[in-house]
This record gives sequence, structure tokens and C-alpha cells, in this order.
Amino acid sequence: MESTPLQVRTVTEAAYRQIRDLILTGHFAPGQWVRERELTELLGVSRTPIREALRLLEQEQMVVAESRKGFRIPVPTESEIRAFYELRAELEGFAAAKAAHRATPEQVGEIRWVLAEADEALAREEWPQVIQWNNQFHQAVAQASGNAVLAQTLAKLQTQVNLFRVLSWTGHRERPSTTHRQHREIFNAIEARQEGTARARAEDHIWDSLPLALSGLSSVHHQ
Amino acid sequence: MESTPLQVRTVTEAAYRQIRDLILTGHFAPGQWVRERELTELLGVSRTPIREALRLLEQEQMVVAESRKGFRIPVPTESEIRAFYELRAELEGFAAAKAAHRATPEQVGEIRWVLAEADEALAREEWPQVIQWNNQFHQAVAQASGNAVLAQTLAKLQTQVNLFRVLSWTGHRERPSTTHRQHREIFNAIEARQEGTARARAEDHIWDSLPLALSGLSSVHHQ
DNA sequence: ATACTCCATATTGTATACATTATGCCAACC
DNA sequence: GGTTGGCATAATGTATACAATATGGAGTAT
Repeated sequence: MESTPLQVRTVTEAAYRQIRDLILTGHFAPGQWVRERELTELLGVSRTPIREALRLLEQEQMVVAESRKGFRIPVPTESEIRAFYELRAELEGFAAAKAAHRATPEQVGEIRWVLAEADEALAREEWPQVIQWNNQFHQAVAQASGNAVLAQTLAKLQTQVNLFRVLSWTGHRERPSTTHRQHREIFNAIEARQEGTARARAEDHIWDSLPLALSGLSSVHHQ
Repeated sequence: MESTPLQVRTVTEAAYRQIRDLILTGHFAPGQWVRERELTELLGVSRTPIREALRLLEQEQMVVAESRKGFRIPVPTESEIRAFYELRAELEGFAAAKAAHRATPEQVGEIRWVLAEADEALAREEWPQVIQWNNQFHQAVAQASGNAVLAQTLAKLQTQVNLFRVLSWTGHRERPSTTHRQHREIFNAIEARQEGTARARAEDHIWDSLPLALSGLSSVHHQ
């Protein structure tokens, strides 16, 4: 499950993670400028690694660069979010179908394990972990599709979803169990090698999560 | 049709384009290191904009960064290219289907116009222009899908395709007309609002171009 | 009051110097 | 002979100084 290299090797990488976390924890609000000087004071490093980190974050569109004005947190519009989820539904469906077609036994086991972990976290009501394992589920399925380019594309889309999610924690507490049930349905179809069913369940799952993302929008536009 | 801002506003942008062209024209071969010092001498600017430009190019995966070693041109493997085309087939198919569903009359006209231009360029045997207009065709269809996120994703995949293409100009001269015929079939389906047909034709079109990309591989691995 | 110009200030863009790490060669040793 | 260690060199990583540009407000003319 190695996700974080054990020791940070460059200041740029460290800055990248810290800035990303600052964004994900809502320290920077959508639409707000991310000033280089502010970050140098906050992180205690020079502008160079800050700028590089921001370029890295630009790759995941967690910030957008505007020439000679700086970087800012993007403000998603409703139509953008819809476009986003439409694409994601198609790709998650595709990944699930391919996983049903050619996942190795090990990969199927991996998904099952992730699902079990999510189950436990859910029972313990450890929500940060629940989110973590749910993300992991999508990654595992993408991996099992046997298409690394697809997996990477989905990973990038997923980080953006997390950005939306920051905006929309308006206490939907019945969602987690629904999500978990849908994940299990997708897994069952993959395990049973039912490509069509896997695709349909995965697509539906994404579409179901769209309203939650949209619900966070109004709070943003009113600031 | 505005694609290039009329005047370059920053050195970084200028460097970005020049380096990209150097890669696309084969000045840097796959697997080769792209040294910052070499580029500063070649372009006559300092390292800072060079590094920023390389980060930009990294976003399109025209170069890959290796920590404390620098940037290099990636060497695609056969399975990567296959994964790449599999994803692209799915997305181009999806885009064509959506375009058939909701392209505006203006967008349909735009595609028709691009196709006509490609036709003329083909008749004149102006191959660089043919390639240009063919790329334009895919962009126009993606635009007509009504999903900007999808269009952008496809645009990035397309730049990578162009990278493969650099490797594989082994004189396939019957391809252009085949390509053009397939493009017209896709357009006809879109114009007739036949979603399923549009998707199928677009998918087939991508799959047809896979062998050409693979044919360029052997020449790379033998160097 | 409104719009417009000009200027001070803040911010990003670029160059460059210095620090740190990787690379390759050569010699010494087993 | 092959391997290892260290050193010179070259490359990237980071900090900082300076340049160019954008921003906002004061003041003035209409």
C-alpha cells in the first residue's frame, strides 16, 4: 500500500504535499489567490520550490495558473462538475468492465481486502478512514482494469473530486453505508466476471454521488 | 479557431513551445536526457523559465521528471501504447456518441468545415496540413461532445499520440485517405444523430491507427 | 458624482549564485 | 581481474536579487 515515500527527498515535494493538504483542509478557499510570499512564510522555504510545487499541483488542477497574476484555487461551476462526473462515470464504468474481464486473482483479492477494511472502518465510524478506503477501492478497481494509463487518468480525476468534497461536508451521514453497499455490488460483478453489470453498477455509483458534489456549490458561490 | 496567442507574453511560454517543437521534430530522442544547461544555451534564457517549461511539458507527459536526475523523454513500451489506445478508443467513442446526441448546428458545421479543409490539403498532398486538420477534426468532435473536461482529457492524450507518431513515419502513404474516409463516416453518424454508430466508428478508427503506432516501436528500442 | 491619470506598492517573472547530490573515472586493494 | 573507495566533475535543487508587470487608491478634471 506504499503511498508516501518514507523520507521526503526534496523541499519541492514536501512543499507540494503541505500545500495540497492546506487546500484539502480548506485553508485556501475556492476562488482565492494562493500567494507565493504567503507560502514561503508559512512553510519557511524560498519561492523556487513553492513555484515548482504549484506547477505540480497545477497538473492535478488543484490550482490554476494565470499569467503574471499567480495561482488560484479554481471555482467549479455546476456545468463543470456535471461534465466532470459524466466523464468519470464513463471511465469508472469502463474500468470496472475491464476489471471484470481481466483482473488477476490477486487483484480480486486486493479489492476484497480493501472492501473489508472499509467495512471495519465504517463499523467503527472512523470517517476519515472510511473515505481513505473508499478512495482505495476505486484505485484498486482501476488497477485491476489492467490499463495503467486509465488508472492514472482516474486517479487525477479522483483528486479533483476530493476538492469538491471539501466544499460539501454538510453532514450527509447516511451516504457512507450506501456507498459501501454500491462498492460491494461492483465488486460482486467483477468477481463474477459480469462485465456489463460491473460497468452499469460503477456508472450508477458515480451518478449517485453527483448530487452531493452539487450540494456543496451554493455555499461556495455565496461567499 | 484561435489556438496560439498572437504574442508570447512570458519567456516560460516561449521556452515551452520551442522545447515542445524540439521534441516533436525529433531533436530529442526517446530515452534521452533533456539537460537544462543545453537548453539555456540553445534558447538563450536562464534555467528558471526552462525548468518551468519542463514542468509544463511534464503535464502532457512529453517529458518525465526524475528526482535529482533531471527530465527525460519517455520511452513508451508496447503495453503502454496499447493501454493508451484502449483508453483513447473508449473516450473518442464516448465523445462521438455525445456529439451525435447534443452537438449544436454550429458545431456540426464546424466539423464539416474542418473535414473540407482536410480534403483540400489531402488533394494537394500537403501532408503537414493534413495532419494538422486531422488533429483539428478530433478536437472539433471533442468540443461538440459538450463536455469540456472530456475535450481537455482527449487533447492531452492526442499530444502524446503525436509523440508516438514522430517515431513512426516509415512512409505509410495509403493511410491518409483511409483516415479521411473514416473521419467522414464518424461525421455522417454525428450529423445523422446516430449515437451508437458514431461511437462504433470512432472506436474502430482509433483501433485502426494502433498498428502504425506500434510499428514505430522497434526502431526506438534498437538504438 | 464619475471617470480618468498617475504613482506607490505588491506580486510575479527572470537571472544568477550557491548548495547538494549524482556520475564516472582512476587508483588501490583483495 | 574484478571490486571498492574516493575524488573531480557535472548536473539538479534552492535561495535570493533584480526586472517587469499588475493592482489599488489618491487626486484631478469633467
